[in-house]
Amino acid sequence: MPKVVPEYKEQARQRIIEAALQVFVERGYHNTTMDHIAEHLGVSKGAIYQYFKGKDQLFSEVITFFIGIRKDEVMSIVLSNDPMKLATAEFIDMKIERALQTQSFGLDLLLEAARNESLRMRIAEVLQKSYDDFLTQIESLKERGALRKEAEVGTIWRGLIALRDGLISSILLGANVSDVKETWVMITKILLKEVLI
Amino acid sequence: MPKVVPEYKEQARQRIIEAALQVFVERGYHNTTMDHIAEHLGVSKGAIYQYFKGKDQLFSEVITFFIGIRKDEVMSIVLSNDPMKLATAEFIDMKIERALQTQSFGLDLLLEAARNESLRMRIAEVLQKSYDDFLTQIESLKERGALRKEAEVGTIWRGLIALRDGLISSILLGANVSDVKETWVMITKILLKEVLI
Amino acid sequence: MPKVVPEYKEQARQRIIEAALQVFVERGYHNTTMDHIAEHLGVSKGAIYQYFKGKDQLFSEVITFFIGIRKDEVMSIVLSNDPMKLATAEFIDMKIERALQTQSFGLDLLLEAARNESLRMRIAEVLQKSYDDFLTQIESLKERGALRKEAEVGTIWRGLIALRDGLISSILLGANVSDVKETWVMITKILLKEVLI
Amino acid sequence: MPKVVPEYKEQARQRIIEAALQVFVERGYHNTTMDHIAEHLGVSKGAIYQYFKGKDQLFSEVITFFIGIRKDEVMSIVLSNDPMKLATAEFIDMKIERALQTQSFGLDLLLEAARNESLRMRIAEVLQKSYDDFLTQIESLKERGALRKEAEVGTIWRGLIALRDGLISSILLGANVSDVKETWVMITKILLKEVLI
DNA sequence: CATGAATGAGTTTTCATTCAT
DNA sequence: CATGAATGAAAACTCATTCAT
Repeated sequence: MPKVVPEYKEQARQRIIEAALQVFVERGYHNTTMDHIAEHLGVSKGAIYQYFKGKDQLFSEVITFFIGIRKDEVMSIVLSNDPMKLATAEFIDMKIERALQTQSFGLDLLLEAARNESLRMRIAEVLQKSYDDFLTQIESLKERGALRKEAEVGTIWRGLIALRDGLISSILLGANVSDVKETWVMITKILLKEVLI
Repeated sequence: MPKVVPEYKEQARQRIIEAALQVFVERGYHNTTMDHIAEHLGVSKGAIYQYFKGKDQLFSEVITFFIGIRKDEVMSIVLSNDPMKLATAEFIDMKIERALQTQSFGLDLLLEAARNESLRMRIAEVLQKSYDDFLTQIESLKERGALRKEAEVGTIWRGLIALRDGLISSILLGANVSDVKETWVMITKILLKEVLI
Repeated sequence: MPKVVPEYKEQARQRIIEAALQVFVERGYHNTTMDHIAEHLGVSKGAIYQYFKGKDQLFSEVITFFIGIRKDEVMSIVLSNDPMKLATAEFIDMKIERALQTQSFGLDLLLEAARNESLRMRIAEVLQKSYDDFLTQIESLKERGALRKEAEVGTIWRGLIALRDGLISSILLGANVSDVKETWVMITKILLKEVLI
Repeated sequence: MPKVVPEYKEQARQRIIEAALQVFVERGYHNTTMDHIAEHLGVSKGAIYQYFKGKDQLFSEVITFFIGIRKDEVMSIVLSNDPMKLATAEFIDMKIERALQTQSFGLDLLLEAARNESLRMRIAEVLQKSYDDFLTQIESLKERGALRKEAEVGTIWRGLIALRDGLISSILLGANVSDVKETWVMITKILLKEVLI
C-alpha cells in the first residue's frame, strides 16, 4: 500500500508493533522469528526491516508500547475515589484478563528487564506513576480523615503491587482463577481495613 | 574397559545438571549454548549427549532439580513452630538471597511452565506439598486455640506465596531490597495478626 | 503531462551518472547501494530504473564516463610542446589530485576490468589515444633533431604510464605525497635525458 | 577428521586461509560467498566458523598470509649481490607470474587498504622491509665504490617499486606481457646506469 | 514519469546434534 | 566412554528490483 502520506510510515510501524506483540505473546520472544511476524502481518520479512533495524529494536519498541498500555491502565484503575474498590473481584478480574491476553509476554519483559538497566528504568517510571496516583488518592483520604495517620503508605502500596503480580504469576502456573480472586479480595480487605478508619 | 558402575552414571548426570543450572542461571536458557555448559563443566559437548538426549531434556531435568531444591526449602521454613517467624526480615532475606543467586532462572521456568502442562503439574505438586506443611502447622495452632476458627487458611497461604513471589520479581525490576523486606514484614504481620488470636 | 524532450532524458541520465560516480568514489562499488545513489541525487530509487536497467548497467556507464574524463585529461597534458614539462611536480600533482578525488574508484575499475574483456578494450582505446598523442609529439621532436634516433619511444611511454600508476597506487597505500612527487620528477628527468639530446 | 593433535587446529586454519585465498583470487572478495569457500574446501560452511569469527576476519587473515608471502619474495629477490640482475626479464617475470596467479586479489587488498589504516600499516611494514634490504645492498655497493655518492637511493627505490606495480597493473588491463618485460628491462637499465659507476 | 513500499532471493551467522577417531 | 570437528537446518539481515499509486 504505497502512500506518500507522511503519517503512513508511523501507522505502518504501529501496525508492525501490534502484530509483533501478538506473536511474541503467543510464542514468546525467543520462539518468534521475523518470518512469523511477517506472516502474521501478511507481508514479507524485508518490509519489517524498513521500519526497524532488527529484531532487538522491534522487541524494544514492542515493550515500550506494552508498558505504555500498562501505564494507562494503572491510571484508570487507581483513579477511583473509593479505595475499597481495590478490594473487589472486578479489579483483579481486569488484571487477570489482561494477563491471560498477554500470557507470558510479561515474563519475557521481566527476563529482559533483569539484564537491561534502561528497561528497568522505564518500568520504574511506570511504577512511579502508579505510586503517584495512589498517593494522590491517599492524600485526599487523609484530608477527609479516613486514614490512620501512622499508616505506611508506600509499604502498603508495594505490598498491593507485589500481591497483584504474584497472584497473576500463579495463574500462569495453573492456579485456580476463582481462588486467586478470592485471595485478592480477602487480603486487600484486611490490608485496607488496617489503614482506613 | 571400566565397568559401568550404575552410580557413576547417576553421579555424572547430577554434575551436569548442577553445572547446567549454574549456566542457565547466569545467562538465561536461550542465551546458553551446549558449549557454554560443556566449558563450565570442563568436559566436551559430546559427553553431555551421553547422558541427555538434548538441550530440552537437560533443561527439563534441571528444572526438576531446581524444583526439588525449592521443595526442600519450603518445608524447612514452614516447619518452624512459631508462625510469627514468617513476619521477619530473616525469612524474606533467605528468599531474596536465593532469588539473587538464581537471578532470572525462575522466570525461564515460569516461561516454560506457561506453555508446558506437565511442568505446571510438577510445580503444582511442590505448591501442594508446601500447602500441606502449612496446613499441618495451622492444625496444631488450631488445637492450641491460637487461631480464629473462621480464618480462611488456604486464602491466607495463597496470599503469602503471591506476596513473596511478587516482591521477589520486583527486585529483578530493580526495587530497593530494604523496602522489599520492610514490606514483607509489615504485610505479613498484619495478615497473621488477623488470623492468630 | 510534460513533453518528453529527448535531451531531457539524456540530461537526466548524465546527472545520475555523475552522482553515482561521486558515491562510488566515496564508498566503493560494492558498498554503494541504489539507495545511497538515490539519496545523493535527491530522487527516488525507482527513478534511476527509468534510465538504467540496473546497478550493473549504471556502473558500466559510470565507467565509460570516467574513462572519458581521463581521455580528455591525457590529451590536454601530453599536448604540451615541451616534453620536459612531464618531469615536473606540477604534472604529477595534477594526477595525484585526481587520484585523491576519485580515491579508490580507479581500483574498482581495474577490478572490473580484470574480469571484463570489453571494458579492457575500452581502456586500451584510451591508452592507445594517449600513446598516439605522445607519438605525435615525439615525431615533431625527431624532426627537430631533438631526439636520439635509437630511442624506443613505445617502451619509454609505457614506462612513464606505469610509473605514474604505480606512484598513485602507493599514495592509496599511505605513501608520503612529497616523496612521490620527488620520485616522479627525478625518474622522469633521468628517462627524458636519456632520449632527448 | 577429528583429531586431538594440538597443531591440528592451526593446520586447519591454514588450509582454510589458503583455500579462501584461491577463491578470493578467482572471484574477488565481494563475489565470494562463504559457501564458495566451503565448497572449494569440501566442507560445510559451519566448519569455517569454528576457525574464524566471520568473513571479515577470514579476509583479514588471508591478507596477512598474502602479505607474508610477498615479504618473503621481496627478500629473496633483492638479496642478490649483483644489482644489475634487477634489470632482467627474469626478475619481472617472477613478479608477473605471481600477479597472474593472484589475479585481482592484489586489487582487493589495495581497495581494502584504501579504507583501512591498520592494513596500510602492515603493508608499510613489508615495504619498509623491502627498502631495508635494498639499502643493505646499496651500502655494500657504496663501499665497493660502485655507486655515485650523490645518488638518491630512496627515490630510486620508490621509482622501481612504483614501476613494478604500475607494469603489473597494466597486465591486468590487458597489456602485452613481452612489452611489459621489455619496458622493465630498459627502464631499470637506464636508472641503474645512472646510479652505478 | 516519479515515488517508495514491498518483495524475495541471496548471504552471513548460529548452534544443537552427530559421529569418526 | 570421551572427544571435538563437522554438519546442516534455521535464523537474522541486506538490497537490487518491481509495481501499484
